[in-house]
Amino acid sequence: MAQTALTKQESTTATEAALRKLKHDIMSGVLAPDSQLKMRELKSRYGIGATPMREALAQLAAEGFVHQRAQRGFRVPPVSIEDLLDITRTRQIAEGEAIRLAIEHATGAWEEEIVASFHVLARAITEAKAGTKDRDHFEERHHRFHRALISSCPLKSLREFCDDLYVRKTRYRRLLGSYGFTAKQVIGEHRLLMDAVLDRDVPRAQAVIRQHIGITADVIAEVLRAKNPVKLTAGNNKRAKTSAR
Amino acid sequence: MAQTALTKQESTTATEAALRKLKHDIMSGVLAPDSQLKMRELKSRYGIGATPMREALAQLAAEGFVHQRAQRGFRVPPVSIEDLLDITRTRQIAEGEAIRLAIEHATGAWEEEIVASFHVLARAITEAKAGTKDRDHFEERHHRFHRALISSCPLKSLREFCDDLYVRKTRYRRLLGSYGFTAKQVIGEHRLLMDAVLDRDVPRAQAVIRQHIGITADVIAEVLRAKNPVKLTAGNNKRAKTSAR
DNA sequence: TAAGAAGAAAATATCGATATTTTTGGTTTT
DNA sequence: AAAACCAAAAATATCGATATTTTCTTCTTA
Repeated sequence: MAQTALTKQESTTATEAALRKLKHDIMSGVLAPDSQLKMRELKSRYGIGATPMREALAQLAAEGFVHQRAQRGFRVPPVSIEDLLDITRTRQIAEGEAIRLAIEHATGAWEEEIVASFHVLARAITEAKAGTKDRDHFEERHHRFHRALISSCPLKSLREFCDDLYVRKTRYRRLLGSYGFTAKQVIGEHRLLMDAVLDRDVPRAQAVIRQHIGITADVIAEVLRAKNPVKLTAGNNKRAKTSAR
Repeated sequence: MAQTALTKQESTTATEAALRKLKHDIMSGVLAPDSQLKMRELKSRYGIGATPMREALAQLAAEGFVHQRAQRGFRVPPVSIEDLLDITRTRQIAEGEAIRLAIEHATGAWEEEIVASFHVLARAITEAKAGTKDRDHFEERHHRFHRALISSCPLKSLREFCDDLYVRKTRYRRLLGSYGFTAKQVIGEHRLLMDAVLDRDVPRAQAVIRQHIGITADVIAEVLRAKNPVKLTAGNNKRAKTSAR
């Protein structure tokens, strides 16, 4: 009697489901950076056994979304300004090249997807500011737009690398909350990107994407510094325990 | 009585051991491209249970070294010219940037490691040609040299990406056997790389690394086409044992 | 009373057994 | 015969139980 009662949607394996949820919980910050991921809790949280849970963790560990230490289990990776900068600078390079290739291999479908996803994104930004929709809603559309920009880049490995960096940065972006930007500013920022790309102006598109990536990171870094002025990479094994016990 | 008799080196988890061996067997071609990885066989081959075996497979799947299909298990990824070209071109871009950054952040330790690893590599090439040492011996040193070239690049994510692409290409390189190159040619090729980098000549170093990566790929692609003119993605589970080599 | 040792508690890693799915191969029907 | 079924066999995915380690607590000793 493997899974009896709450058999979920067919066709999807328990591991996959756990993987998706866990990734989301890490990205969205529900599971705090640097916190230990205890099998007991995870098992009950996602309602599955140890084997698929471990499998999901192993996959995330391979992707770098959780850290693993032999015999000592898994934890949410800490956040640090250095890590953010590393992601940012690497992404500026990778995405710059990907955009160049995307423009060089432009197609009609590519343009359409950019325009369509921008439109949807713009509305999502407004709704997010208005509080009509939750953060996940915005994040999904933001991701789609950024994927669209480089979708005609013929190098799959490069596209996937960009996507990976994008996702890794998401955790930082969400840590930030909505900060002080207005909907208009955020929409404008993305319109600039769209326009440069659709004009097929490679140098301009590269400059804009690099700045877009950099600016966001700057703001995040600033907030991180303010929040935790001393150290963020911190290896403080000392209990950062929330409550007593 | 988890693992009784053949308890291997302490401190290493069963999953890790399996992961390492499995990766090696895939890279070296012991497990043929596109062949199914049956749990039964894997378990007995590596002498462990299903849980750690699955965990290792999950990790490799996340890294792209095995393919996974829900409910249908795992298989060795097929090889194809398109895949090789994708890896190659992406790597030309990534490694080009990494080398530039490495040169811009040159240090004494970096130079030393390049010189040292080149020396060791040169000997390994000679020994490989002479048949004194096996392929693994050469591969290890070749990998070390290529890692050394970009070791002073300050972007960890970029370095790791380059390394990932390097490893993915290894399978193709090994498929090739030693082909028609002489030891002298191979050593010369790498000396060119070392010299350009140590001269801190960014454009030249980039040109040389791109050509190095490209040439190897061209030769491999040629051999692949000759070997299997029709399709390479092919699902022939039959042993494609390399006769000589 | 701080340092260290020993034992208890908790957590991880792994196994063996089983429920579910997919694949295979022989039968029947048009 | 080709297509469509349907069992039997094989393979995958998952669970519950257990051995191993690590971590925490308490007690002893200098």
